[in-house]
Amino acid sequence: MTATIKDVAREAKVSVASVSRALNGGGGVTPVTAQRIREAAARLRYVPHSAARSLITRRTHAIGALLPDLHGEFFSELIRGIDLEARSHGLHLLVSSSHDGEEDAAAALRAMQGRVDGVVLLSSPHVDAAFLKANLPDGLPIVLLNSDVKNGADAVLNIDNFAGTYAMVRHLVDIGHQRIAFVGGPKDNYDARQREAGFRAAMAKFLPGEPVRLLAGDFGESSGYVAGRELLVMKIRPQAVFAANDTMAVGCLQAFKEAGLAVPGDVAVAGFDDIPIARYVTPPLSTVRVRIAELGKNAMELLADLMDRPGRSAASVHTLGCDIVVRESCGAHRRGATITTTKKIRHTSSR
Amino acid sequence: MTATIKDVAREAKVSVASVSRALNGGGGVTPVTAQRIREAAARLRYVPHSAARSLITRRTHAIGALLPDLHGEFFSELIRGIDLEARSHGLHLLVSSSHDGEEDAAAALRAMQGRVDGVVLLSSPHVDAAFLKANLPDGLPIVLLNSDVKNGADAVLNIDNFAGTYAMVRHLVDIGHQRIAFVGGPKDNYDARQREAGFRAAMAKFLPGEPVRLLAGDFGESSGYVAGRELLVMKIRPQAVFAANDTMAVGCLQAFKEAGLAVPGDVAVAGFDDIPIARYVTPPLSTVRVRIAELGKNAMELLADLMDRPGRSAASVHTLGCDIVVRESCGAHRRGATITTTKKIRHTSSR
DNA sequence: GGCGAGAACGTAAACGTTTTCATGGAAGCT
DNA sequence: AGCTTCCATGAAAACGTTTACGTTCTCGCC
Repeated sequence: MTATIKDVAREAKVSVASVSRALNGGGGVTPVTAQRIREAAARLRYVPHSAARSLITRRTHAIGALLPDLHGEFFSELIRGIDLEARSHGLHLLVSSSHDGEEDAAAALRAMQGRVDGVVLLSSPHVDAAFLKANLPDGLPIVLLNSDVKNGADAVLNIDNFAGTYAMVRHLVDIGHQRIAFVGGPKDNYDARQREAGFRAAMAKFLPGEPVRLLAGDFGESSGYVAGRELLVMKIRPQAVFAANDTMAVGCLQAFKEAGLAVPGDVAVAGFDDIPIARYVTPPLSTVRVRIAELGKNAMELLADLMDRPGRSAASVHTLGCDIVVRESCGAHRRGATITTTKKIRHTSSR
Repeated sequence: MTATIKDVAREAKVSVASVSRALNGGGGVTPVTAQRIREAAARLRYVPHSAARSLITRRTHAIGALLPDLHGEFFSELIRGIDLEARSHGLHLLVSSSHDGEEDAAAALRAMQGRVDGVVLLSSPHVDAAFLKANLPDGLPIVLLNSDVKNGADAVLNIDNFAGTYAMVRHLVDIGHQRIAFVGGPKDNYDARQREAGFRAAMAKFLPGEPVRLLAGDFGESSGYVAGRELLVMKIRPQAVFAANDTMAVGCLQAFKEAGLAVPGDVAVAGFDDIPIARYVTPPLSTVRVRIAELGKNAMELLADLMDRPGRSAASVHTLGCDIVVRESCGAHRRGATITTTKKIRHTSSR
């Protein structure tokens, strides 16, 4: 049906080897014959059979992206970043998303076996060293996103949750807040734990005397709402609430609105993520922005590096900084200011 | 390095042919030997080399999704729908997104040549019959999303923009609005054109005497804002504004808010898409919901059908209905009501 | 003019499957 | 018992590349 390298060879009156050489640019073929071969190939609309090629070269020129059950902006921006960068490397992108169970993710990872030259994996709680060991064909380069460092992976890339939270607390303190409460995320979530750690560290640093006010949350809007209501009944109400993500912050806003509390007049609110909605709620939400597409791009760059390097390269850990986005909900003087906590990707360690 | 079918054959003391038969379940092998082979395979962690397999079977067990430069919810939900359905068919998903130019999309389509068994293509303005003819390896099944019908593609699946707009206009009329303005989208956008057509048809039907008030827009928020300001200076102000998408409706809201106009008291507003933000603006936006994940799922189902059928199957056109979501911005009596314009996927024509 | 070096090109093996065809043996039937 | 039939199994071809290796050809140099 479709033309093969043999057809091109016949058409150009050379051997298949010369066709391969001419088209892959390896040299060892006269410019004039190379030209003849290229013309023949074009005439026949020849496209190399990628399966045949990967059978012998043992390269698929594809990478896999394995993602948990994500929604919305985060998912799309991450894919966009990865895809763009992958394309610039001439790589295809195999996506497998919406995994929740451990077994589900394991199956997806195994299914990619042999179809990809590398993997970008956004970790869920159950992805740990043991999981990877069991399901990862060894030798397959992998970049872990937002994961605990002690995994045995080749490279790990994290959002700098700690620095982001830290910087936001500093800002809240700067503009005069002292009694600051924090609404945490799921216990098994890596981001959530890091954000809480950042909060604790910042409080200890800037407001050593203050008690650490922690409320439970699960990253869902209703858990933010519940947390908001809890704050309402406290005898001494905090002056500011910092939610571990925007969704919960929106829930808080809702609770305060219902109770007739003015934001930021009566209580300030801040979130984390800068989801699109953050700009549109009333008042607009101050938050910590994560440059997600850049995260994806960086992950892909790391993976490309790993794939180029022949042997097992050294494991490395990288961090991508966040931006503080000051809108109205935190009661700042300046409006629309953006403060970058870390300018570029930071190379934390490499051994 | 990794085990091949030969290793398994040696381990199980049979020929490679028997291994292939046993593992692919084709029959022609005794239960007891099959068991022995399966055990040997498991022991060696054998995974078939997919390139070698596709070389001979001429099937890749992958499908491609080709998407223009999309953002946010639409992108992620669509991929989710396609991915979930693809997985249930045992197919992998190759994603290529963020194309804007025609040449860009053409290159991506050609790059998928031989790597996929079928394609889901969300069309951009430049994707037409000629484009497909030129860049699509013939015989490759393809499902077109949101595309003009006269393409020579195997199957086309559209959002029922027409019915959605029509139903929303009917609702606006039902609750008492008469002077209704419409903010259109880009001229070269298929969805935008269909929505405008639906608006015209509904107006002609329900309010035959009324003039058709059309404002230009480009689906961007600022174009909605501009349209809103235009409305403000009209001598006879419309009672309702129906924007061709939510983003523009949000822009309108902003313009009205600045001008001190009450929504829906002074003017009602409605949008299209039900983007996540729609619930959070003040007042919450009435809109037409598109079930995007379902769109992706249906597209994948159609594609799977096409791939199963051996010969060129008949071209067909399908439509997926929308839901009217009544919130506060349109001034309805009921709150939070949802009206489905078309229950299930509708099979419009098949030849 | 003979010789050697190096480049251009061809031959064939190899990659890991699936599948067709041949072969052998067991079982069923008369 | 002899024949046929059927089924499990094995051998080998085929899929379309890349690449190691050999061969030939050209050219420069003595």
